[in-house]
Amino acid sequence: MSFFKDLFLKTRHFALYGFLMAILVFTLKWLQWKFLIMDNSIDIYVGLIAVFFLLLGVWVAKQLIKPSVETVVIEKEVVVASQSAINENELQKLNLSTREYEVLQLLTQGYSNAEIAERLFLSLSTIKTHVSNLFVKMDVKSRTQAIEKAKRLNIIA
Amino acid sequence: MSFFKDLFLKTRHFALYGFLMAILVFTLKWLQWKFLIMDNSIDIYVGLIAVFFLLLGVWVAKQLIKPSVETVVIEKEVVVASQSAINENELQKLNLSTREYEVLQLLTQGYSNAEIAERLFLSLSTIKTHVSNLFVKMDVKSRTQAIEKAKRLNIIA
DNA sequence: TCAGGACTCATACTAAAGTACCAAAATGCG
DNA sequence: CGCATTTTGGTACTTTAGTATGAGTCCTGA
Repeated sequence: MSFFKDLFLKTRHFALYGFLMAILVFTLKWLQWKFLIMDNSIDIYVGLIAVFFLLLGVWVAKQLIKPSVETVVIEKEVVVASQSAINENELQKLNLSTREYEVLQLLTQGYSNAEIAERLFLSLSTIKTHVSNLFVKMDVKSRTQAIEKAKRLNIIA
Repeated sequence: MSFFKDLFLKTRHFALYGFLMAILVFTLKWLQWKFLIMDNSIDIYVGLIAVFFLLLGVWVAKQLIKPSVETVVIEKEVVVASQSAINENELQKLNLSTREYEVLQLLTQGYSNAEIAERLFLSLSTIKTHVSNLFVKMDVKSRTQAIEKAKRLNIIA
């Protein structure tokens, strides 16, 4: 019976149990004295003893039984910028060169070919070449589709 | 004492408790008979009664008492896409008409003017008109800029 | 060293996007 | 109804995007 084990483990409550024991002994003696004086029915006396200690046992058990721990997992929604990290996996699949990726980044920011050429100090022809190669590698047919796919695959910063 | 309330509520266990009660009465009578025959010390008899019913009370309590539940809340972070809801505020500022907004939605999905016309059962001319008006209202100069701005302001689903 | 990939640039062309201007039909509201 | 707005569509034009092809340079790994 692990109950008595628990009882002895609760050393911090020894004082309480000692006091309780004293009350028990006193009650027992008082009941016995009353029995000797009154000499009434033994049934009533024993019944009182039984009921009293039954209730006492219940009370003691209630005090000692460990509450069972129920773990409740509550999902808390936390808003996180889901596109904080780019999808390196999808990016590698496309096998883009350094320049092509640079062009793609500017392209997705809404820049025209002429603007991209200006920012990268390249000719418009070069940008057109890169963009065309990009479309082949990304399997799209226009810059708007490229933007949509890039944002959907989360491969741009 | 809510314990007795629980006892009576457990109607399905009435048979068990009846049987238990019978055992109790029988035990009481047996102890009483033994006392009358042996006429030994009243202390031992009462002590046995007390210990027996104390333990019985503990056992009964353990069987009946509902374990008090200690709830442990564990917060679990769940990543939620931050752009779940569109920015109604920014959308209203643009003052787009119903058709213009429809066109914008398809535009941001990478569709060409011809494809948009096909899906909305309109002519290419109409789409061009809507797109041009869109650019004026959105203060952009190309569809790529419109896409970038729409996604940045979070005004598309 | 040399083959291949990446990067650059050019020309010529087609397709699509975008602008400007106009106008008719539909819609919604006081 | 009358008026403003939206929606639709057209023509004509310019600009940009996109394709095809070729070619020179640079760098790296076999």
